[in-house]
Amino acid sequence: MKSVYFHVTEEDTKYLSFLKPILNGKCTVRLGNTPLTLGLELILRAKEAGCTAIATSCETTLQMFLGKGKKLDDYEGSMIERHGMEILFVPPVKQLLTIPYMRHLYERYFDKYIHPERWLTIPKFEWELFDPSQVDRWMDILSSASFVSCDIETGPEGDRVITCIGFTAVRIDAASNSFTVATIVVPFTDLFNLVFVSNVLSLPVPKVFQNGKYDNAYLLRYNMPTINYAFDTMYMFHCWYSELPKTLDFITGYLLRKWEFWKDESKTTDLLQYYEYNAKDCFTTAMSLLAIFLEFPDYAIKNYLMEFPVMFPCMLTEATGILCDKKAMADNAEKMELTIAKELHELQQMVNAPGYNPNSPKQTGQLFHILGCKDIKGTGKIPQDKAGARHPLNKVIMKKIEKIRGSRKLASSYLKEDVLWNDRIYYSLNPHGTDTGRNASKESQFWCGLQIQNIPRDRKDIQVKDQFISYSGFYMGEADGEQAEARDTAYLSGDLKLIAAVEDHTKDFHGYNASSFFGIPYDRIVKSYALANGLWKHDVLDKDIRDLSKRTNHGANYNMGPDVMVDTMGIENVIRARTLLGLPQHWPLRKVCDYLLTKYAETYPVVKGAWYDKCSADVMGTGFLIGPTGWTRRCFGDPVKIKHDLNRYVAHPPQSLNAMVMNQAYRKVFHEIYLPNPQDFKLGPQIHDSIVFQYRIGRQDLAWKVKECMEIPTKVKDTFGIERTFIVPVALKGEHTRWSKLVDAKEWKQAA
DNA sequence: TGGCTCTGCGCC
DNA sequence: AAAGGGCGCAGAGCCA
Repeated sequence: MKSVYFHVTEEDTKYLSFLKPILNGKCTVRLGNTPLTLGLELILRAKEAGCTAIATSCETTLQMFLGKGKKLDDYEGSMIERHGMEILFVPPVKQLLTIPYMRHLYERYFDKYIHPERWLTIPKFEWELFDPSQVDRWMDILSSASFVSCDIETGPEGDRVITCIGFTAVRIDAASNSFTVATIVVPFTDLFNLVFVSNVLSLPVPKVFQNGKYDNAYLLRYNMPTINYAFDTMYMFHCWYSELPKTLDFITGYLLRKWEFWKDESKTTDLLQYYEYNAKDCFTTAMSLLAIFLEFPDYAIKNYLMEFPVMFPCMLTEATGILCDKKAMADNAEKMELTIAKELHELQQMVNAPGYNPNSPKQTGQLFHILGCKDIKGTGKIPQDKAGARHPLNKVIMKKIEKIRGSRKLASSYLKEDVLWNDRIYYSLNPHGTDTGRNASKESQFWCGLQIQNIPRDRKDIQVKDQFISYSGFYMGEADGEQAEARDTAYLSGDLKLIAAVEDHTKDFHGYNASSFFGIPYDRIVKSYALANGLWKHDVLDKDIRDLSKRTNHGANYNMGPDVMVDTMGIENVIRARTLLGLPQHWPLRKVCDYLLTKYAETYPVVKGAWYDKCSADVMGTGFLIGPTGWTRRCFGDPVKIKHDLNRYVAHPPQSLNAMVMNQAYRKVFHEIYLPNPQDFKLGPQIHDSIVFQYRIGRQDLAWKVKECMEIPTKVKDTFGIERTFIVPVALKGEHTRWSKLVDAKEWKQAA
């Protein structure tokens, strides 16, 4: 059995009991935690203790070998060799307690010593700088490779240029069960070089990138599309372990036995080192892909076939962006500036502090203190609600703070002209962004634009979506799945009452809920009547109680506790609910919310009963949650012991199922509408339940087709094994040039 | 000055 | 003691 000297920190010693179940019987561990002065000391101690390998979770020790400023969390999983001894860097032992997947990582990292033979043996890292006289030799190497990994480096932010690209050619020889590797870096300094790069990318050889949507966005600017971009290590790793990090350095530490963190080398000013850094990125991407091939489980392949193709419509829509009405933006900005100036002045006078900044948590905390609310922690919306409830004067102040913060948030996040490029708002959409398979969004890779999934929805005083307009000759459209997650929850759980509620077209879902939860006749909450065309219209009579049931439904769905519900509803709303429902006036607010949640549980008993139990049992029993589409999440958390883990695992199935169906829809819209009609259709972002798009004026048919593409029949087996097929209905809007002004399709005039 | 963490808050 | 899911970004404040 391998004998490992494990050097830990003083802090780590408190958590050593967590190590035992992980390493017992697999390797002999000799522990040490006395401080060192020299790296060599560690080697000697290890040898004295009869160990043949070293592991350490100590950052100071790391720095002793690799220099000041080096960070342990960068080097986790890295292995170096000194004086003939291997040294492995592992995360702080405490994280076995605080990070759900850490046990898995510890097992993985120590396996580098326990079963070294199981790990991919990688060749020595070598690379060449592009030399025009070697073009033919390199074209031979690259074109005969089994796959080529590619990675670009980009210049300073605003330039939006590529500085160089690296290629690693891997040729697998199945007969001898071996492979050869060759890496080249091509600087983007000469047209000749660019032609070579373009030729390489045009080769039919499969390409692999690490998050290649970024690289390809830049390559497309140079008119260098990649042919056969088939693999992506970031997507593959996400499909394998959606809960784990997926940066290249992490993946490398996870997959390659002996490799040293190199990501800090990108900051070099030495050009040759810079190219070498690029070469390392390529080399590690290629080696990581090989390592993934060795272990990639069937479920991950299945996930990859669902997830990776979504990258292509995302790449298209990222390059399209949305046109911005600069005047509308400037008007909105001015409106906010005026509000801020006025409110800030009044607030500062009110609290008699001319320099007071309500956005400062520190200063606002001091204000809370002065107002006699020193027991309230935080200064956000919920703490403000609490402080405001204590005194009418507090409330006036809190309202002002809230208003200023809200206006500033809008102004600073969404109303700045400098996010524009080509008068457009660009964004990026990342299919590998979340644990559930939903897309995440952030600003464009071209250092501009916005996160597109959190644009404020229109309010009475301001409409940010006024700024988003269609291209000349086009209308905007948006198609939105209706109560998608509620439907998914209904069919996944198999709660018959919930299924009936979401499927009853003759009633408004939240109105129906309000009636069931609170025992109020439905027709006192919503008036529903049939239209001539067989559709139903629902006029809300009692908005308050309907909103209440919306909150209850939403909170209860995610396993919210009564205290948090008081916070999110707000004190006033809970008091109103107490009155509205005729509950005893002496009931504390917590009890009111408890009552609301109980009503949900009584109305839909399967959801919080058998369904939650099944989610939990699946995770405990198999470590997997498998959705109806086959999408599989490897789960490292413990839903029995840790409530947060239970919450995320019961939230996963509906959120994930919805994401999967929406991703299928996005792909369908791309293939069936955009590709045949590129002149008449523009693909916009997918925003969780909805798809935004533009269609040429007069092509209403294309807008209707989006709705069709999204209404995908989904077959679901419920908690009890009963199978049903259902469709999430899609509401269509369009026929306007402004995102804020889209018209419900039910009100469209028929196209001529 | 730049880099980092924390707090707060926008959306579904 | 208390425990709502999933994201990303701006500003404040602190440190080097």
